[in-house]
Amino acid sequence: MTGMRERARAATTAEILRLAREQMATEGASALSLRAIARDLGMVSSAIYRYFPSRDDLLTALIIESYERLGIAVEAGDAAVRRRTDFRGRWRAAAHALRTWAIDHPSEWALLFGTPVPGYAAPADTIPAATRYTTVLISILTDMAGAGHVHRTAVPKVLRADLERLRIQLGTEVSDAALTVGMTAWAAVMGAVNLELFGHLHNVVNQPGALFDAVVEQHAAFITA
Amino acid sequence: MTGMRERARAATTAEILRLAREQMATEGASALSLRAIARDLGMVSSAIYRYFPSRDDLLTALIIESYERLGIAVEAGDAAVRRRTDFRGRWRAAAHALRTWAIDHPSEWALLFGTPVPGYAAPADTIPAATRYTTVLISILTDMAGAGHVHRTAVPKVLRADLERLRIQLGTEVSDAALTVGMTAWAAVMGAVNLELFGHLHNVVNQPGALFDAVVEQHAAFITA
DNA sequence: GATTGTCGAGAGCACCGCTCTCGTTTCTCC
DNA sequence: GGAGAAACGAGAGCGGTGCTCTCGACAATC
Repeated sequence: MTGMRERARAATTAEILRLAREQMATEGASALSLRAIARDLGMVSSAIYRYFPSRDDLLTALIIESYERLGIAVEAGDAAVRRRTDFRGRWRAAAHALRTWAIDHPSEWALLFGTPVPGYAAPADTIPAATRYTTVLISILTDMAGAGHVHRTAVPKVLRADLERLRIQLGTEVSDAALTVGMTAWAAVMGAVNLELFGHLHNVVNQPGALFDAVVEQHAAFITA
Repeated sequence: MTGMRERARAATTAEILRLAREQMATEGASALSLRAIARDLGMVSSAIYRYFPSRDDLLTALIIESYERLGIAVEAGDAAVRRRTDFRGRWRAAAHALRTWAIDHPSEWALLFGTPVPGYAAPADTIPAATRYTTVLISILTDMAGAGHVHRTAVPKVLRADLERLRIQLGTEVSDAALTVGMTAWAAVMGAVNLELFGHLHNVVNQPGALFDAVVEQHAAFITA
């Protein structure tokens, strides 16, 4: 039986996370203040430490949550494509879901993909959540392989060990060439979103969506080649 | 005649910047502390404000310096290629110079391309410095156009106004297709470096250089196609 | 029902960016 | 060369931060 203490604890923990996310959205991730959260919560600052042993632990919890949400968004984008053999369409949908999520949650994007907090090493618990959104891309490549598609990109020799390890980790049957193509496409899309979100297209490209489309289409051609 | 006051001021300003850069390298950009710099300088913290009116102004100065250094590094990479019509080689050299600089100056890279400091809007003075490293890529594309190369990539319609404005800003004769190809290549390279520098390849790709090579080669093909 | 563990409050530590005042020193102009 | 102006560093202080420790109140457990 869950005692009232247990329930109260879960509720307070959730409330802290909610307020943290709210504060992050308005003030930015690095301005996240435990004291401000405590104030909003009507508690004294030291009480927060009953729930999160440090600011970094709170950040970690937020990071995991954000990775999960991003993963869900990208999965939904892919899943919305009805013809599952329309690999180009699935890639497009997943990539656009990524960008849309980033634009809708810029502070969370910054938390995940911006400057790592110095002295903060992402703990192991974030890894499963962090891989979630990338798994969508892998699954597209896997399905392509299943449909008989053969990727022919050149694979750097020194990358083979990495790719072999990845394949085992993922438990999937994707060729080295497919993984290489997938990772370069990943890098390109991440780069385009980062440039846009972090303001580097400001006064350079006023239609960042169009540039993003160009990047996505270019790599769509690569992936389905 | 430069008075001793003027010289002392220049020396102190330079020393502050030097210490700031040093501190940034060890503690990370966001941990940069005016008080710590003052301590290292043997001054009281308020004295720093005689030289930089605020922490943000110090950051701005550091950003400009870093952009300049990055620009110089990328320019040097391109310039080292003797055959100026070897466009593929020049692209490779510039891209690798970019990555090498990033790896050698991770905190400065984070300062330039990581999460923008919340509430900090990059002032206009950073713009010329910020464009410097990108100009190298533009010049390669310009030289290709000069050599009679015609790019044939599809250009998103809505991007045309942006590209036209860019062309005027740059004062160069590069086709829309060339600019599109260039910007997508730029995004991809920036993405690859960011993933590596910000730890997202950790435990995924142990040979990030090889992945970077794959990205560069892929876009080399695009640029010279 | 006594004991144990959890919780919030409160005071306090060391740090931060930044402001203001106050002597001292240098520059500038007559 | 001397008087006034400007720049400078020191120092105190304000409000903020993360975090620690102690203490009294309450719930859970045996």
